[in-house]
Amino acid sequence: MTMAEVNSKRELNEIAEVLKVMGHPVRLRIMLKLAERCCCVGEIWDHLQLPQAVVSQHLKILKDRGVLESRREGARVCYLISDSMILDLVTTLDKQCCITEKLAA
Amino acid sequence: MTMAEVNSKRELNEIAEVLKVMGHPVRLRIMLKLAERCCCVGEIWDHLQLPQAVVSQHLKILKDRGVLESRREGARVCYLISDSMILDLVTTLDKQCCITEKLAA
DNA sequence: AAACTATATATATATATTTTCATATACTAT
DNA sequence: ATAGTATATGAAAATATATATATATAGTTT
Repeated sequence: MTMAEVNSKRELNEIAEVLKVMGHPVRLRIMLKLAERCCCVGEIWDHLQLPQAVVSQHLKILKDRGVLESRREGARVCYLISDSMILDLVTTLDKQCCITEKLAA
Repeated sequence: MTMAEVNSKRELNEIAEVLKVMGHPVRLRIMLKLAERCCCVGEIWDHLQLPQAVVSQHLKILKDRGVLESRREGARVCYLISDSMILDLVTTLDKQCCITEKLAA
């Protein structure tokens, strides 16, 4: 196997990881919300109507896999999608499947 | 919760399921291959260079979750992506991340 | 019907994920 | 420094997933 093959296989694995980590209802909703604008944790669990610990744990998972970043702003911690490829992916997914649109309806 | 909300939440869950099931390197490669054209099982495992049982098991998972269909054609069984939304999704994903392109390089 | 090819399923084991609840840490305001 | 608010982490139990190997089924050809 050439080096190019090794690299492209690694990329494929990484993309699979991204899909997998977003393949959870709570995490998908977090990603959709953050694709719109960055939010602090409180806003997110307020929006999702879920216990704080649940949201924090999912945020940690998303952050560990590299699809989210966090920035402390005083007392709050804001989360955002920093990678433009992932942001595009979520945006396209949302458009193609009309997820946010349907949730709002 | 209104009926519309219930339905859109169900759809969101379904989309999360689709992402999750595709969030595995082997299954992602199967989907990419089948987005190009439908294939029988032998072609797939030949292409992926994996044991037959491994491929069959992943195909079953994909079929159970409704992202693939199969059709017997004589001795062979062909798999295909029947849902156009999912086909679009895979195609877009591939384009945006240049997966197939990189794998071919 | 026997031999062959193609595909599917079963089972066991290992590993990972989800969920819940309790607790800990980090800042802010007084 | 203390109280209050915001967020993160830990641990345990339940559940799901992955992987390997063996075996079974379905169709084809002779």
